Amino acid sequence: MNKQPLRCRVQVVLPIEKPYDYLLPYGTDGAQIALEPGQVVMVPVGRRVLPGVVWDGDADENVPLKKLKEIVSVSEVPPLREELRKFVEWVANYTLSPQGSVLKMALSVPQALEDQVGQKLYRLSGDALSKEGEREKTRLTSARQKVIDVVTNSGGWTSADLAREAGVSSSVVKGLEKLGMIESYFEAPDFFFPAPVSDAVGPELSPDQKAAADDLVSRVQGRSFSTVVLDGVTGSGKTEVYFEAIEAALREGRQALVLLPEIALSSQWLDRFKQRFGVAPAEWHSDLTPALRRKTWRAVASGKAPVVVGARSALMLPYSDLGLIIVDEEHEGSFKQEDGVYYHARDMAVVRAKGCGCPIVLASATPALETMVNVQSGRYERLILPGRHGGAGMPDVELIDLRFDKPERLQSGPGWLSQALRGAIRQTLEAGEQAMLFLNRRGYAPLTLCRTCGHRLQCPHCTAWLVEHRRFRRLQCHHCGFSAALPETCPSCGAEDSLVPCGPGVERIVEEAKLLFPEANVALMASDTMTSPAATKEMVDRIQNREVNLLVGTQVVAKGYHFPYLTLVGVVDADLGLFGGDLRAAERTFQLLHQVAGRAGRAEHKGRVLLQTSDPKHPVMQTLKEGDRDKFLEIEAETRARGNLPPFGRLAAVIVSGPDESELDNFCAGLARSIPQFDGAQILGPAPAPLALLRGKFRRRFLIMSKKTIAPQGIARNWLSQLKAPSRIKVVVDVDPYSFL
DNA sequence: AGCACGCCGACT
DNA sequence: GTCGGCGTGCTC
Repeated sequence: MNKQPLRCRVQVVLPIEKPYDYLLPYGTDGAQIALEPGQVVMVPVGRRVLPGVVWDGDADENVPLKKLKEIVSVSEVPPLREELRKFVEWVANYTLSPQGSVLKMALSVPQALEDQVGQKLYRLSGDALSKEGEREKTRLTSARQKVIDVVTNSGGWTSADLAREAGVSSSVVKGLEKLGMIESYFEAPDFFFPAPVSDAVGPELSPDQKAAADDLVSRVQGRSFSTVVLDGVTGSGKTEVYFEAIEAALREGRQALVLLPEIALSSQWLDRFKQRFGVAPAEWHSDLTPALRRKTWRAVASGKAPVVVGARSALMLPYSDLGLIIVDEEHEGSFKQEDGVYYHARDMAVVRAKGCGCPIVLASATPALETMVNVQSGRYERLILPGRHGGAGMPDVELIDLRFDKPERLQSGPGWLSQALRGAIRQTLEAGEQAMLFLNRRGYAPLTLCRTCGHRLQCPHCTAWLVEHRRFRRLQCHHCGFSAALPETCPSCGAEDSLVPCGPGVERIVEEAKLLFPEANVALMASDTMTSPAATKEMVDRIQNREVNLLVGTQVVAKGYHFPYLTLVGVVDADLGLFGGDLRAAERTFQLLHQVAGRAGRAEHKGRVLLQTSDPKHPVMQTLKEGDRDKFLEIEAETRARGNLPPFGRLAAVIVSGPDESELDNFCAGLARSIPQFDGAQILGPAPAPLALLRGKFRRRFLIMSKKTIAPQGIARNWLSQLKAPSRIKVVVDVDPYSFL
């Protein structure tokens, strides 16, 4: 009698809730090959072959045998550890996402799984050091030295890449290979990020920094989970402190992960890392080349990437032995992913640290309210770094009441800079220092309207105004990327010369600044002027070399860059972020303005910050002026507690979208009728989502609000499972929604 | 997410 | 009469 063929569960990388069952592959001897949970396999799905992971638990014997297909191949990459499998399950459960979608983020590199048949790669040869003595004999020309330098920093170069990076011809590479200084290989698994130089001396730490660093080091050595908030103003030296913790993790032989907001992953941060550790860390972000992605993924999985720095998706990588997680700028909203799987990388990082049995550090000058509430409840601990490193005090913050100091009209149109702000800029420029004008709004004008008929230029796919970008002579939608030429006549009434820009964007502030200060060197810094790392670096260099003395920028100027000669910051519209009814509007405005303010000042000169506001009594403005962050958090906490809003209550947004508005409303009405009654929870809606029309799809939103003790996920699951959505209608749940857009 | 199956308009 | 549009539904 034949034995039943053996099956196992495989989670494939499709938006599928649970693993599918497959037959174990047959070896050459005709027997089935046993597999361990975590092994990466290729399996047939439909008529395709996709990556998947052998999952925990037994296959479902009820699935008919004839439905089962055989596993095609088993990848050479190290199996996904139980820690990561459990993490994937946890995230899927928490975010109400299909497990396969979450797994896909962890296997984000299809090429990484292929067996290596790649190109010939070069690295420093293993016995290069022993050949060092021969250096006198062999002529180590400068061209050769350049190649050695490049290859010492990181291995895994193709001949062409290596020659290009070193700026030499490929014959130099060939020559060095012949000499045995570098060697070639084919195996991607051997790719490694060099170990940081652990005896590199960091900067002298202040006693406060030293105490904080010692605390973190002992946590890393303790190899157990704890969450620490590293709380210190800009310039208090948080980075140096957590660098010590990274070094401790390396000494333990474990890996360290640093999560940064995408925008802060600047070359400045990497330069500091290189200075401290002598080598570059492994980087992980959205625009890595596929080849580097593959190499990095494999290096992380096999423990050959000691330090990984990356944006939120770096959290999903298959670390072989994670000993420390740092989340820098932990309050940043960009840690929340809002497409595909809706997750907050900071919160999930805490979960992953728990699973890894390692400490996690949340660093910020303006910790999120959630984070501070967790400190108060004792779930998180806190280390405070007082004062500014290097002696400069926090800048003076003054409020300019726009109701009394109204910006004068310019010849070209309305002005946006008050007398007080103009005077301060003049003073600063005359003193030979730098000033910055901050406005968190790209483009020239956020709204264009027709003087004749009142028509407003709107995006055809979204409920949003088109933003004029004068540099490109175009209109853009900042939500879907729609772009059109600036029309000559009103598209509605046909009137000529009738379209007028309304309100300011940074381009318009540049125009005003040039008009008011013709002698100044004005520069614009916005996300759309910094399209490449090279362009960004050039701009940062120009500012640091003082080729620019009046900088105009959006929020990109607030993050990660240090401009030592900047002594004045003017905020053009401090109230901007407060509109829109967003749950976190006040908190985000406070954080952003606090961070912008922190750009002003240096060791010798106290900085000055001027906030233009129409509501100087607002708690955000008052606490910014007083420099009292904790008072702001107190007021904000009270407001939230009163409304039973996060972090004192819980939220989940249910976003229903579809191309047909009446069908959508119909379905939403059905959902509304079946809203269940709960103690301690309520469901509001349907309301038009803030962008009622986005990318050509209509949107409605329900909001589940629950007491802290009740999980909104369960409520959403029960409620939504009662009613099946028509196929053209999509329902997504955003647990812990961050922005309400 | 793909990819095929399915049921209604313009083509050699 | 078919070729093909993309709406719908499944994938162990």
